[in-house]
Amino acid sequence: MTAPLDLDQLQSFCAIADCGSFTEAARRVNKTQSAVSMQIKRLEERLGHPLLTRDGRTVALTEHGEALYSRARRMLRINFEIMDHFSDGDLKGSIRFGVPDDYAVRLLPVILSSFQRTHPKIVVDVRCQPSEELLEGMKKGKYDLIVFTQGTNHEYGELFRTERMFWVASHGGQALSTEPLPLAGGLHCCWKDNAVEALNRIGRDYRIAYTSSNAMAIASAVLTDLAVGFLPESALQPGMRVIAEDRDLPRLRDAEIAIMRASHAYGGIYDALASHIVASMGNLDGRDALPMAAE
Amino acid sequence: MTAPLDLDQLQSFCAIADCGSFTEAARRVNKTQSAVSMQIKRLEERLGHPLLTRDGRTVALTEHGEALYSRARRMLRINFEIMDHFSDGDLKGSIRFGVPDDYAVRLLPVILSSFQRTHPKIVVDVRCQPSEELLEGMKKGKYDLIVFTQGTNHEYGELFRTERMFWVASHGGQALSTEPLPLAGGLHCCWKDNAVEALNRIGRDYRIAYTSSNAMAIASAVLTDLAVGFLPESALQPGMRVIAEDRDLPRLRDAEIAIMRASHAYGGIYDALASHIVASMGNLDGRDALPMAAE
DNA sequence: CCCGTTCATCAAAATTCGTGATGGGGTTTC
DNA sequence: GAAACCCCATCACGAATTTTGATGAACGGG
Repeated sequence: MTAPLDLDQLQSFCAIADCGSFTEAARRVNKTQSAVSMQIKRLEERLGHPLLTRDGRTVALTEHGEALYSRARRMLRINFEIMDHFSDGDLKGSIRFGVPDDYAVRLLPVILSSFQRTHPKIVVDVRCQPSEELLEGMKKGKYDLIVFTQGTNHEYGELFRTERMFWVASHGGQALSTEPLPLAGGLHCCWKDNAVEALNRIGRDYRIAYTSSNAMAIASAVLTDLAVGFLPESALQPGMRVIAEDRDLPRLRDAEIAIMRASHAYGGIYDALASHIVASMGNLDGRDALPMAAE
Repeated sequence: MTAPLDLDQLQSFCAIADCGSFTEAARRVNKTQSAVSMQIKRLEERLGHPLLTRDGRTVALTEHGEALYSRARRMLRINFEIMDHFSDGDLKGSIRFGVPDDYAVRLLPVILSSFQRTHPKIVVDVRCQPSEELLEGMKKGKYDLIVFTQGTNHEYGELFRTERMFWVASHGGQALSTEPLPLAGGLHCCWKDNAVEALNRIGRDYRIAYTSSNAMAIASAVLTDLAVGFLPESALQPGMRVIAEDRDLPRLRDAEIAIMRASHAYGGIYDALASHIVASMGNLDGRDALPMAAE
């Protein structure tokens, strides 16, 4: 029987795909750059096809690389699930954890309560801020581990979830038909760029009508018909009206949710929390992916 | 970052779970018994819990072992998918492949045609027989690789698919209300045991009305209202009426479809075919499994 | 045009892993 | 009930694999 693939190699491969760099990926998986380089070399030899194009400064996936990537992700996701299940309940320590407040409201209670149940001795110190500020805080060493929305800022972490973005308005409100379109969004919110870019693409006029770093405040701006908002699926709230795509608003890009860790935040309690987050809210396991042959 | 699990260990673990023996599993994964034993030891140390109970002659999964098993299977299934995708189209040779004829009708054309497309130089010599005879043929060296229904015979292979079994009758036929119940089944068909056992359990009287080693013949016996049949999901045909569970027939055990290989049939072209089969008709990837926390 | 960064490569070192032999414990057989 | 048997765990050793740190070539920004 031909031996199965090496998950360690696949992890390195995915890390490279995520951050577009061997060197950076090596940091993430706690190896030297040359180790990662050789792992990929062996992986490519094993599969008989190049997986990454090294083109000067940029590293990109080949077609085969793409096909492998989604499968490798699924495997790693399951690996996280297992790690989460078996991770030691005796671990203790504290983690400074940052998360954007829009997710905090909806997802955190569920995730953290089950985490607290399995890891009663780990203190999770949660702080809620917009993604941009979380990244800044991370640079200043204020966090051990953050969840953030990546993409428009040019920071990339361990991608583990994507979410559809929706335009939302209040039921029966006027905002949607107002010209220029009044928008409500976070001050430094990276989604704003997504929305503004999308509007520019179709040449629709708009103005920023309301700005706040507090997600609840944005939500109420929308609900009171002050403005039109743009939210990820899991931040939608009852009372909001999702605007169908055929209206004249452009489709928004999906939001990419990733984890970033401080350089010391690997192993032990940090892995426990990261695995738990990925296992319980990751959606990149490709369960709805097509069979390989169909691609 | 804590290193991911070793798929090689998981493969050995699954092999043990499948056949209930370290020694036999070792044969399957082409290792010595001691190698497998140590792999499991390392795996258990890694996860911090015993996964298998060694109790005299029998090896069984612990609760943690069960939880791991389904995840490991999913990972291995994905591994097969990848192997299938990347497997070398230049492989050549011929494979004597056996499969029960009921599956042959429905599933083989799809699977073999896509296999032929990706591996034009491999000749697959297909023979259709009931599972029992395939196993006999395998012992006599007549096959390189077979797909069979395991369970009632005490042979176990690499389990890769389970199927719901159904009682079927013809539309508007009388057979179902005849006493004793007339049955149609394969001569040495292992499903017969399943059905007979199920009927005995509820004390329902029956007689074997029709027997043939040809699945088409059985199907026509059912369709012409000669008898009631019992078929796996994928062998159901238009014109058959599936008998709902609330009628007075007992629920049948699921059929377990497995692969068995001759001892020489590992690596190269054999892996290519086995991977392809598992990747394209395996259903044990646990996509409908509950999240681990819920178990 | 130089400097900094990135990735590939190499040989040596370290680690990991499998092997074959051995032993204990349980089961079957006579 | 003893002997033969089968199964799994363990051990020391040797083999294979992997990582490392150093080095070189290619590229791009300032």
